Amino acid sequence: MQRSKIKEILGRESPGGDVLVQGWVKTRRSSKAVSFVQVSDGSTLADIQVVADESLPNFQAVDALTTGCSVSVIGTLVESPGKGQKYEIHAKSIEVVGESDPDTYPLQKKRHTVEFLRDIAHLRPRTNTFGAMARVRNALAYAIHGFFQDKGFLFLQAPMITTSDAEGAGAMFRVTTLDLANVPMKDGAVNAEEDFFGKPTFLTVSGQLEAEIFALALSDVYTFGPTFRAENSNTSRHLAEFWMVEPEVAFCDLDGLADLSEEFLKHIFTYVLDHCQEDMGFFNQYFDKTAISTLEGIVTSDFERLTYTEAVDILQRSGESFEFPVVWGSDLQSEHERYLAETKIGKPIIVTDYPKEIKAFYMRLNEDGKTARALDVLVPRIGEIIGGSQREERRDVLLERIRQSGLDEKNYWWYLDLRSYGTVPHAGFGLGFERTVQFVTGVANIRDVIPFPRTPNNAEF
RNA sequence: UCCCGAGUAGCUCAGCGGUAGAGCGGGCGGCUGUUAACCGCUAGGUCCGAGGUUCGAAUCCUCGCUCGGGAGCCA
Repeated sequence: MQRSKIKEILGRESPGGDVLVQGWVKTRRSSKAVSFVQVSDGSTLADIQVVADESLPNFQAVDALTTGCSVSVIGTLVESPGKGQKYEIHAKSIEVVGESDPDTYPLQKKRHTVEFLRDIAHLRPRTNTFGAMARVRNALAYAIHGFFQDKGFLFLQAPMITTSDAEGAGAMFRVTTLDLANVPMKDGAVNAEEDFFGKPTFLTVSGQLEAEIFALALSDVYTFGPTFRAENSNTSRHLAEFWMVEPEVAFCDLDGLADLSEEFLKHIFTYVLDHCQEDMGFFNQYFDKTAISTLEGIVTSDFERLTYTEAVDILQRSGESFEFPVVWGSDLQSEHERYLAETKIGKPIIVTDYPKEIKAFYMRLNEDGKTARALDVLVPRIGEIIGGSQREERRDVLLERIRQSGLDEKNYWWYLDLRSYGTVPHAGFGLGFERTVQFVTGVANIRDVIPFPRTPNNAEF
């Protein structure tokens, strides 16, 4: 007999017939002659109620089932006379596949804090919260691929090991096979020539530069993969290992990129609203009462667009007393971004054209000579969810910016080559995948929207 | 890394200088087509760790560790 998923069973038009369900016991309620076993298989948030009575040869064992046991159930799908569920399974046989000692099994049939569950990350996928998170995360990933595939973008697998030692994105993890107890030295420094790649290598902080290479040949590409930052960041929005989506578009300027980012976010939010109603209802009830209404508001309204200069002006005229002063030339602080996205505008904002001094060397210089064609998409509660820019396609300007930034132009020879041979205006952005899952679900801590979070001092599991 | 706050039963917390508590969960028993079922009984603690103050410390002080909130770095 073939296994049926609970999601499929609960979605049936009518009851009837025998089914095989395999999964894990959420809870059991018993009386003398009958036992109600709630079984979950992760296909959907809902459990299915299995009704077992004394006619089962192993009723005693079934009556002793506890949270976490795994079972294989064959029975008849019938309409449930009780409240709370449409169908239930009248069991003909229940095989106890795996036991679960209730004295030591940490999950209980009650709500646990996300902090406690983080310590048992091998078991937390069995909770409603992490099941829902995994399904929403999966749907978002699918929607991201779908959006770009439908537009003819090419999915590019950027390398995770890189030799570009910096591009301003932050501290990097070193990759080495050298014996750390006996590091080869040369002239007082580590001799990287003896290392695996013959030079210092790191985990990537961005696939952008590689994506640019392919965009300048295949027009529209995107990467979607793990990204690493060795910053000692301890916040609810930072991970040392996270997933990033980076489209790169040839023959595209900043306005085109802003349009793309808005269309992109609306598409993936719409997809989740349409395909994850049950899970989103759960998050809306237990994590953020405005999760669904926020997404619905976003997909039906236009994003606000401001230049950095306009944003500074609005902040200065706001009459708010900020901890940090608002001065043209310094970056917007978290409190400023939140005021704009949460209080003043109340929806996503695309801020463009930042002072060049606070942005990376590769961002295209504006005609005013003071600002760069950069873009941040700010959303309520999370802040920056997308950061991007039009790239500097003029070789001489780019070279000057590399030198001004104190970088060694020799390391960027191929990046400069792209501007020597058939250069075109192009633009791209990076979307923090986990921040997107956070924003969509309303889950407050980024450690709870990734299966196994890596943060300073934590790489368990 | 910086600034706050918190670590007490398996979980969530109360107790804040004088014999360590509750709810939930667990075990045992009862009861009912049950719904976080319900009722009774019961077991369960290096009060985060190390020093110190005191006749006496879960409680006050110092340091450390872990977690949470905020900030910086950013996605």
